[in-house]
Amino acid sequence: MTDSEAKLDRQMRKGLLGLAALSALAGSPQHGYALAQSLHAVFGASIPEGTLYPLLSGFEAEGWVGTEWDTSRPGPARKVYKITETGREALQRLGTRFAHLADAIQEGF
Amino acid sequence: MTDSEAKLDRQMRKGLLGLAALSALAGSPQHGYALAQSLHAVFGASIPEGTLYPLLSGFEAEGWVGTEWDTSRPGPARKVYKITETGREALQRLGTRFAHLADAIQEGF
DNA sequence: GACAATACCTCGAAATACAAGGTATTCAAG
DNA sequence: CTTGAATACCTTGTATTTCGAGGTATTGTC
Repeated sequence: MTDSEAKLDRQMRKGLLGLAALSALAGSPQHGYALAQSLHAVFGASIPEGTLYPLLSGFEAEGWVGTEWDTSRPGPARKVYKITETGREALQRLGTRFAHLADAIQEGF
Repeated sequence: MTDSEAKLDRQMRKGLLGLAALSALAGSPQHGYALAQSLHAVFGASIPEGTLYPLLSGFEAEGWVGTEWDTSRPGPARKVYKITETGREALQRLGTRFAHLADAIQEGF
């Protein structure tokens, strides 16, 4: 894989990160660290914390997710992100647009 | 649509732009201006020239597309981009990875 | 001659990403 | 009890990337 290809690949991941994160949270509430690992598994590349945490804060500021601290387990406290109804609606719209784009791209318009 | 949503939408487009452009050129050779219009139609948003032309230059530098000036018609000369075999191979790889990602996202992993 | 449409390209301010560094908890090994 | 590793969060400053704006040029129309 050439540099250019790696770069396009990176951009692709970057562009899909927000959607993927919201989609994952729609699947089940998770804390940031766990989400980073889910995303890593799906993307096949690690998601930098410096990118992920600000993204999640943005979701919270937007009202797409609510957060709650989970201190029920030993170890550091976990901030659990849970999608809201507003978040689900936004995801629905974005997902539709994404599906449309994905189709167009795969068909080689 | 909120600002945040518009922003995610924009990022999504940005991330897919490279792939979409290469995919479009795989469909048929085109000049930059026409490609911009195709992309506009698919994305539902205009693709800035300041983004597209450097992208195409990058493709050329990478050997993914060859170019030829078309002066056969009245009006300004057109630079026609045509995908190469190398470009097709890269597209194939990127497309596969994209399809995989798209599936994961749509299934809400 | 002035304007609009087509068509290309580049520059640099502004926006964005993320590596690095910081804090804190727990557990295991030495 | 110290060190190290794993978990878990967050912020900052630099480096990268984007793209609005501006530039050049051709043709057609009013």
